Amino acid sequence: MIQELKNSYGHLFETELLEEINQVGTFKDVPQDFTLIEIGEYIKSMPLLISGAIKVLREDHDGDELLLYFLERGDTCAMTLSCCLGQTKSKIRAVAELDTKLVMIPIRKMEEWTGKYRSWRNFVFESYHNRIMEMLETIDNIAFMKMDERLLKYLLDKVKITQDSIIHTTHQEIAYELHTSRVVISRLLKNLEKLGKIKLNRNNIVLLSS
Amino acid sequence: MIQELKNSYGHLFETELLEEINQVGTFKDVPQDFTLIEIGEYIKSMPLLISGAIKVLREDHDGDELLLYFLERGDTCAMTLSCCLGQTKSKIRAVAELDTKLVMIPIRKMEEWTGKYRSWRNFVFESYHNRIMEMLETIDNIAFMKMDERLLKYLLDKVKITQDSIIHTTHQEIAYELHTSRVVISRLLKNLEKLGKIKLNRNNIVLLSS
DNA sequence: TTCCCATTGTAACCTTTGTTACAGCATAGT
DNA sequence: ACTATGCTGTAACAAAGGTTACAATGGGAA
Repeated sequence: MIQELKNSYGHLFETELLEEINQVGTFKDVPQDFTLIEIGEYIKSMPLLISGAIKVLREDHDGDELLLYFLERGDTCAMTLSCCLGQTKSKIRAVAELDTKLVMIPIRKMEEWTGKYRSWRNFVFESYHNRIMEMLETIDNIAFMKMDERLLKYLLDKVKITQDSIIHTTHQEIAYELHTSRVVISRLLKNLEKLGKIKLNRNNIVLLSS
Repeated sequence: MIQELKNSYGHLFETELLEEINQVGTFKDVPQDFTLIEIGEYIKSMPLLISGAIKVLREDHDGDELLLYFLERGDTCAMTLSCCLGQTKSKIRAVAELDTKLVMIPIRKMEEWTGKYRSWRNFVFESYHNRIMEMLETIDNIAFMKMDERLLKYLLDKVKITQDSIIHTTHQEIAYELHTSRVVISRLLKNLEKLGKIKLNRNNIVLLSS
């Protein structure tokens, strides 16, 4: 039994299920910025996150992106789940935000376990619940907040996910994920700096705790 | 056995489950504009739609609204499901868009059936799937589309749901649901009329098929 | 060192959306 | 018929966000 699996999922699943996961699952290490799932791909297995973080992105018809949410340890991709069951193509892109460890579970097993293990069922329901709540929050952000507020929230989220108050990214990168233009981001970041909330450097932004 | 139940769910559930639903469910008729679920309420039962339509709305801290999606025959409210399992307060408002018939299922039964009936489990998963797809579409609308496109889509959706090419509503009403102001809606509607897509009247808008 | 290129800063301008104000009109109730 | 009220149309203006253009800078590659 891989210890990390136990650490992340031991409190959720009974030993028998953990053993099964250990046996049928494929353990994977993916580096930062690795694309795990691409839009339009068929999905043949479902990921359980052990460590690291994954960002989930939506794309419009022009190829412009929008960050939906992050997944962390103990999470799974409900969108994938959903696509597996429906046998449809992925509607999202999933990219490693950090170096990430995960176990891939074949679809077949997933369905089997749904009937067999109560804890698995609960996990799946809880995952759906969490993802729906995240999507509601995303909708709140884009529908109710202005770009400067969204930007600040984005920076706070990044710091939380990476556990690092220095955000290693470019203005262009941020613009993609918030679905706006680089100039707008530069303008708003400059304002945030004037307000003393951040310090701007080349290729990184420092979030000031004040 | 209530015939309408069989019509709407007969192809999904086995006879035994239908019988159970028929016995423990409470059948309800609600008139148009009736509020079924209010934000912050605890939820004690789960609705299955038999006929009519329900609109699901999100609200921000200022009380401003945003339409998320519609539910129709054969749908259930995944948000409710989610709240039931998590024992949390409702994050959304549900309002009858038309006169609507539904069956209310007690939470207790819901959980029992999840273990007992495969068809119920599949229904629940499918409902989550559908709702996630609807929310993705909502995100696309607000993130990627301009207000005039969103407005046109809104009108098309209304016509589809109500099966009536005359939309009985006011500009103010539309403004609430799209989270903008009445003046903006009046302006954009006037443009759509100039483009020959609609005909504006007092208290109603006619969608022209052309 | 020198050059190149990605990144950032900034100005000027445009479009879209939001706000305020007010007039005209239809309809229901008196 | 008269009035109050809600609905719609429109103008004028403000604010937010998007676009284009270009300069400055820093760091890596040759």
